[in-house]
Amino acid sequence: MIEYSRQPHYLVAVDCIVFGFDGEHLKILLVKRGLEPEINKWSLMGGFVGADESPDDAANRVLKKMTGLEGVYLEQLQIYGEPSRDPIERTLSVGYFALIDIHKYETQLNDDYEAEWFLINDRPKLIFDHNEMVADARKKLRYKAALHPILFEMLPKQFTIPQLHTLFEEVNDTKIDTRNFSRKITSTGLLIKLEEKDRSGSKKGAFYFKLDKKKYSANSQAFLNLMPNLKS
Amino acid sequence: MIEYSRQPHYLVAVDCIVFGFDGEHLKILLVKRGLEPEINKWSLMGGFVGADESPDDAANRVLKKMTGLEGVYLEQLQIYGEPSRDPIERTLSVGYFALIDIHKYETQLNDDYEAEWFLINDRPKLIFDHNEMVADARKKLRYKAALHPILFEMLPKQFTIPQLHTLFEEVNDTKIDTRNFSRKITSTGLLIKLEEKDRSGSKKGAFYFKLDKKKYSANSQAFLNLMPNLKS
DNA sequence: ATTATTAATTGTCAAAACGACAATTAATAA
DNA sequence: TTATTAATTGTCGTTTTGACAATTAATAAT
Repeated sequence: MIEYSRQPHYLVAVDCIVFGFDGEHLKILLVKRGLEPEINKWSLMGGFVGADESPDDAANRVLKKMTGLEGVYLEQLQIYGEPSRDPIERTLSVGYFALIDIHKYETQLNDDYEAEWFLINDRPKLIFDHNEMVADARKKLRYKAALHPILFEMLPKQFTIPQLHTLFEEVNDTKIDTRNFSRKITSTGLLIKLEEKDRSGSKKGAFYFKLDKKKYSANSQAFLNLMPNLKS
Repeated sequence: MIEYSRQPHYLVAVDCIVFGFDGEHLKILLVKRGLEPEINKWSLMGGFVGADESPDDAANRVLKKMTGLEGVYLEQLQIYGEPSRDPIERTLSVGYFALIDIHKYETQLNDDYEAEWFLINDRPKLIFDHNEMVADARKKLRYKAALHPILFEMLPKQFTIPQLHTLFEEVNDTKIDTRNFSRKITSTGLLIKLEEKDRSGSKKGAFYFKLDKKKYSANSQAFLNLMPNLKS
C-alpha cells in the first residue's frame, strides 16, 4: 500500500465574502461566529471542507445554508495559509467572494445564524485574517468589474441605468459621469430596454433594462473597459 | 483546551507552472516525479506544505530547490481540491505560476531533479490534474499579460523590441503587427533605450532596452491594454 | 392651467487611441 | 556597388474617450 510518509495534515476551510447592493450602498453579509475561539465575534461565513466535497462545493454549501441561495456567483479569491492564522490549530482557508441579489436573500436566516448586512465602509472588525480577506475581495471585485459585466449579479432581473450607475460608483468608490457611463454601458450591447419604468425613485421614472443573456454569456469572458481612466 | 472536533484533515501541496522563454518559444519546466504513485512520470514541480510555512513559502522553497532561483515572479493561480484528484490520499494543491528568465536557470539542476524544458505546445501528458493546471495557468498568463507588464520577468535585464514582440506573440498564440506593437509598448513609458545593440539576430542589430524600474513598480498594478482587440 | 421642481435622458466636440497599411534605414554579404 | 535581411519609423481614416450642458418627462406647487 502506497502512502505519503509522515507529512503533516491540516484543516481546510472556506470563507465567503458576500457582497450585496441595496440600491444605494455596497454591503457585505457577516455572521456572529458560533464556535470557539472568538465565539460571538463578527466573521465571514465559512466552514470546513468536508471529506466528500471540493472547496467549491463547500463554499456553495455554506452559502446555501446561510443565505438560502443556490447558483450564486462565486469566485475563488485566494488561499490564506499563514501557519499562525488560526490560533487553535493550523487551518488553511480558501477565500471566495460572492455576489448576490440582496432582495433574494431570505431574511429569516438572519435570526438562524445571526447574520447581518453591513455597509462595506462601516463594518465591524472581524476575526483572524478576515479583515484582510475583505480588503482583498474588494480589490478583486473592483478589478474584475472594470473588465467584465459581473455587477449585474447584484441587481434584480430588471434594473435601471441610474441603479447600475450608483452600483459602479459604490464599487469603485468614485464619481462617474452619467453621460459617459450611459454611453459605455449601452454600447456593450448587453442591455435590453424594457417598456416599463421604475417610478419609485423620481417623478420622471427610469426605464427598466434586462440583460441580454445570450450576449452576456458570450461576453462574460471578454474585456470591456467599463471604467474610465483604466490606463492611468 | 479548545479544539475543532473531529474535522477531517488533509495534505496540502503546492504545484508550480514554471514558464520560460528561450528567445523563440514559450516553454514550461517539468520534472520526473520522484515518488509513488506515478513515479517517473512527468509532472509539475511541487511539494507538500510544511508545518512552519505558508503555501507561498512552500512554492518559493520548491522553486529555489529545483531551479536555483530566488525572488522569482510567483502568483497564486487557484486551489485544486477535488476529493479524488490524488488517488492515494486526499491532497489539496495550491497552483502557482512562475515566470523566470530561462538563462538564469541553473542547468546542472536538470540532472539533480530530472527536470526539462518543454515547448508549451509540445509537452508530455502530466499526472493527475496537472494538465488542467497548465491550461489554467496559460489562460491566466495571457489574461494578466494583456493588462500588466509581467512578461519582462521572462526576459534578461537587457532585451530588444523584437524579442518582446516574439514573446507576446507566443504567449497569445497570435500574430501582432510590429508597428502597432512597437508604438504601444513604447508609449507605456516603461522602456529605456540603451546605446548598445544586440547583433546576434540580424545584420542591422536591434537596440537593447531595459525596464524603467521606478515606473515599472508604479505601473505594475495599472491597466495597460497591451494587446490588440481586447474589446471584441 | 401654468409654473416650478426633480431626476432621467440625450448630445456635442476636441483629443487620444486604434488598427490597417508600407516605406525607410542600418548593417552585412555578394 | 548592389543585393539582402531584419529593425525601425510613419501615415491616415475611424473609433473611443473624456469633459462638458441642454432637454425631456413626470409630479408638485401656485
